[in-house]
Amino acid sequence: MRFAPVPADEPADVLERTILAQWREEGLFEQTLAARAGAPSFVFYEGPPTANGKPGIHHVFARTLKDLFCRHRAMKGFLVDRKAGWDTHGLPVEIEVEKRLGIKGKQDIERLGVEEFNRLCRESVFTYREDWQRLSERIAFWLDYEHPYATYTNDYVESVWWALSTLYGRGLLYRGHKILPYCSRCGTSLSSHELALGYQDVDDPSVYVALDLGMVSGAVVDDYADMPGRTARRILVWTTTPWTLVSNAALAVNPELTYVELRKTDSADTRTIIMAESRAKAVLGDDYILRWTWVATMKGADLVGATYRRPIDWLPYPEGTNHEIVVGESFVSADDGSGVVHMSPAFGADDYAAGRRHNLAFLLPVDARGQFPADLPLVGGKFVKDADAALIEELKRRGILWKAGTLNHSYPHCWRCGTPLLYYARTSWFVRTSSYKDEMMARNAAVNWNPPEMGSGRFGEWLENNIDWAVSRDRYWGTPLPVWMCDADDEHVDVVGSYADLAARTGAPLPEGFDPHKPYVDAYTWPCRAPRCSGTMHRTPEVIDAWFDSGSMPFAQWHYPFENADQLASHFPADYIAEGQDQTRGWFYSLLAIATGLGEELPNNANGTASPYRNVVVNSLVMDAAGKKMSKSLGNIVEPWKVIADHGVDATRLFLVSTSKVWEPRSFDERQIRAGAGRFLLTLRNIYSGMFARYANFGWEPSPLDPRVEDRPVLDRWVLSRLRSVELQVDDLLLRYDATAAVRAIIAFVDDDVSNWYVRQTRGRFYDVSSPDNRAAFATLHEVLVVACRLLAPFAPFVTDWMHRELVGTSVHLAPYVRDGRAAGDVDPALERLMDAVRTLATLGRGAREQAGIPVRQPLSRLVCVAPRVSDAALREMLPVLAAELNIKTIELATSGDALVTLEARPNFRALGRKFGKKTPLAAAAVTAFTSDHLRAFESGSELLVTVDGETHGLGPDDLTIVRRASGDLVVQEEHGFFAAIDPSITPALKREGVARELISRVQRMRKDAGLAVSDRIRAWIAGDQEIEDAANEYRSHIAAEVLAHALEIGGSIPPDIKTRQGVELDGLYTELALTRDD
RNA sequence: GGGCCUGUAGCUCAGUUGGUUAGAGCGCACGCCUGAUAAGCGUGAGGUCAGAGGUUCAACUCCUCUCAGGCCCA
Repeated sequence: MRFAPVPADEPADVLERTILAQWREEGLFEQTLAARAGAPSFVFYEGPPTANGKPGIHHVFARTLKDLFCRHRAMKGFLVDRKAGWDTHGLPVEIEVEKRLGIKGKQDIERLGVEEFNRLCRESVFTYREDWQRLSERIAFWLDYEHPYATYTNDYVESVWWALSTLYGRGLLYRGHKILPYCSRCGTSLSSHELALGYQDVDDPSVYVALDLGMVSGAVVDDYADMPGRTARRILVWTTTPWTLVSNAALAVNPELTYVELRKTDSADTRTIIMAESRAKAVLGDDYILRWTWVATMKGADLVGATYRRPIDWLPYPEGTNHEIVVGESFVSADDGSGVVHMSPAFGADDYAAGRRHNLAFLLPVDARGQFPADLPLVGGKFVKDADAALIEELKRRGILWKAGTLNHSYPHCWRCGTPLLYYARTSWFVRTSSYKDEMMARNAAVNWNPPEMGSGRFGEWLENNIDWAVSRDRYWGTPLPVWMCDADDEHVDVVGSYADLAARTGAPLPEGFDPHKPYVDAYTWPCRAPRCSGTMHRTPEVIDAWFDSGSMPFAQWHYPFENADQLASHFPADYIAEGQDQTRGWFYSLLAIATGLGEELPNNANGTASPYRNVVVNSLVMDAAGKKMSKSLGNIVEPWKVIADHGVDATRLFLVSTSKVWEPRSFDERQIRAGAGRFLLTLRNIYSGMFARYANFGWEPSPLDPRVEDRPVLDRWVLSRLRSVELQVDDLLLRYDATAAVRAIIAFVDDDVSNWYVRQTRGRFYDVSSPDNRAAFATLHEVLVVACRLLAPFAPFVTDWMHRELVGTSVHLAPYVRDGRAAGDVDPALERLMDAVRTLATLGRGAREQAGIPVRQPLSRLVCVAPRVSDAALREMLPVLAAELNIKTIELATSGDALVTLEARPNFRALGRKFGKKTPLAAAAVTAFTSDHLRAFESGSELLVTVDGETHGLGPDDLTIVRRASGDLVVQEEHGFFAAIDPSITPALKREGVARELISRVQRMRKDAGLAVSDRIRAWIAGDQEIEDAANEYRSHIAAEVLAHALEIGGSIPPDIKTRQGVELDGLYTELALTRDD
């Protein structure tokens, strides 16, 4: 068999596995790379997954997207060598190991020993690697899994060290503070992940204090005469952590909010109080208007710069800092409190950030156990939370307590020991990203984001508000921070940039099997080289954020700068990356922050607008069938292997990409796979197996005998023009990273143009090798299928490869995506428009038949039609196609002169709007009112005038559209200026022809029921009413040919031994049909 | 609380710079075909374009607010 049919009796899963095995055997991926050796590169970066936990269906989606653009570019002729990678460090790995060991928290780890713990982490990293690799291969995500990078390897870590030391050398790595949730009992800060485990509802103090203002809007506030040392205006401040008032440095208001100043009515105390207007009711009571008098209203911005007196003044402020001022901050809300927030930079993230912005005093009067220093009055040596009561008393004593109550709210506690956490400034290492924020934004602006708003909106906003990147982590399993500090003076710092560098510092070569991880690396020390310093350099204990690892992959995957400078030069920056939108602050950021920080230390990176990636496709989540997020607790996780087994990878990939724009969340509904992608693949297979292969196998194969395209029938030329249009359109869409629109265009073409129109109209030409234009039909459909396979290959890589090999003998993945112009021929837009018109007329004609109740089987004599914007001459050539489709003898094109046609005018609002403005509706009404005669005259050149509001305007052809309508006795359907009108009268001759077709149809059905092969010859009998026999006689040879009858007996009696026989009623007439095989 | 996105037929989605009657597939109903047949095809029903204001001669489209959903960040 020249063209094998697609095996139909086995699930897609089986066929796909067979193809996979073949790919593996042939080394097809390697072949595709070898075929592009020396070609220009298309650089793809694999965002390394953490091989910790099994891949889910959303990974199938993300990996399909990664793969399909790489596949497309490879077929386009680029060299797309893509390295697999694994993210192997970080908290997720540690937690996985903790779980397995049944331990939790840093104390348990220290007890077990860091050496053992990290050994287990290293082992655990690849627990799921096999799962990932197997699934990735199964879904045809082509990557170089033979030479992957892994972030824990010595080479990788050394490159990351190089990056960190380079940043240090550029003054971009520094030690500072970071506010972290901290457990004072366990002596450790917690990750956000741990934080989420320990929220509890508790009662906390809710305290308002009224603080004296010293200066507002540059004017000194009057003293309050009745109370010495106090002023006449106060500002109301709220806090739930009174213990932080000890370290108060500033107040914050929201510049956008409205604040109100009030004085108590009928009170001896004439001092005023300022708070957010919208909080007055909540703070002062619903009826506060009765008891308080309005004094002034102001914006928060008016308060910025005001000075006040702090509540507790035990601690001196450091020199050169700002304190006791009001600052403006957008994070201040009017949802609770007074709209004025107390700032204590050591004890809150917002406070700390504001502190840095405004150079606020930084007071940290709390030790690692969460206690105040012993020498403080009242609270010395107390755990801070236990000091609240005493502090409230003190506030009262000072006359500044406004109100004290309790608030029940959700507050984080240590998930291990239940101690309330403190937000606490911890020493941390930072990359000074804020110093090159503008450059990051400039580079980001050069990135082609899909969707664009992800870059300008979400990511752009994030960059706009960039703060320094805290890269250190108080953990164990990660790239160790290559920073050594002197134990005598922590200003003496060495940052090591390579292993050779480390060896040089210690003065001895590194041992065989050197491991840069904790705890081994911590053992390396050396004498401090600072002048007159006798200290010893010890490594700072932290490891780094695993995002710094993955953000270093462009160079670290090549062990740059220690080797492979040439590889990096040709693989930086990336042309394309694709990840989920949750990576905005993850990988998208770390890549940009590191590449920008390193600047010209990386190749092709000096230009201030070069981004580490040129094109990004952001994909969204995959929801369950009901649109809910998938989660283990809901039990609605979709298992990818099950989906693949049921539907195959081709259908799954097609479904995921085609169902909605890739950055919009999609619901994963298996019924939709079957109904959409599955059905489409079935149609494609039917065209190939059921039509092309089945009949081509009777003797056609590509040869020089096939007629040239220009000599083929119009349908062939049309479908080839459409093919070329779609080919160019899909390629363009993929070049612009719109996978959804691309795949939809292919699906629409195959379903609608090929299956629904071309194949259906052309069927007769396939059946018989000797029929006219038979070769043209096969050559055309062959070309269509070959190109359709190529266009679909990035989306459905399996079945397209199978078919492509049958069609031309080679893998589709080695084929070019777009044919060269000469081989493909040109698009013929006029022809495509024309066929559109014909198809519209066919629809209308069918509608008219439906309306008249006459089946297509019954021939009719006449159809009159109109198709606007198509030349009559061209349309006339297409009429045979239309006539065949509608089974109508003659088709006429109506002209304006026809009595059958009346003309109507439709206003063109766009044109009229420009001319008439507000009077457009009147002009439109006037246009609609033109009579047929007016319009005929207009068509033959005379002027058309409308008078609106006394003004007369001449109309041009653009101002209106003339529509022809049918009138008279015909059955009419019309739409958008097209109409088709059938003459429903059935003459006796037409009736006989209809009967003949009916007889053919019945006999064919009998053949099928009798189990005859399509090529079997028969002997047939027709005997019944005279009218039927007359019709049969008239069309005897036609009937005989259609049903493959050697002999056709009409009339008389049917021999009784003929088994296959049937009585039939046609419109009240009776006949008996019989047939037998006759070879 | 902030940022971004989404809301169009029972379901999944199109809808170009505002401009004639808002489209498609699936599903449904009815029918055709019986040489793609555990296939192929047609016709039809079904929509106050989430809601409320506004701009405009004209709004699914632009603006504001509200509601609902998603993601990220607080």
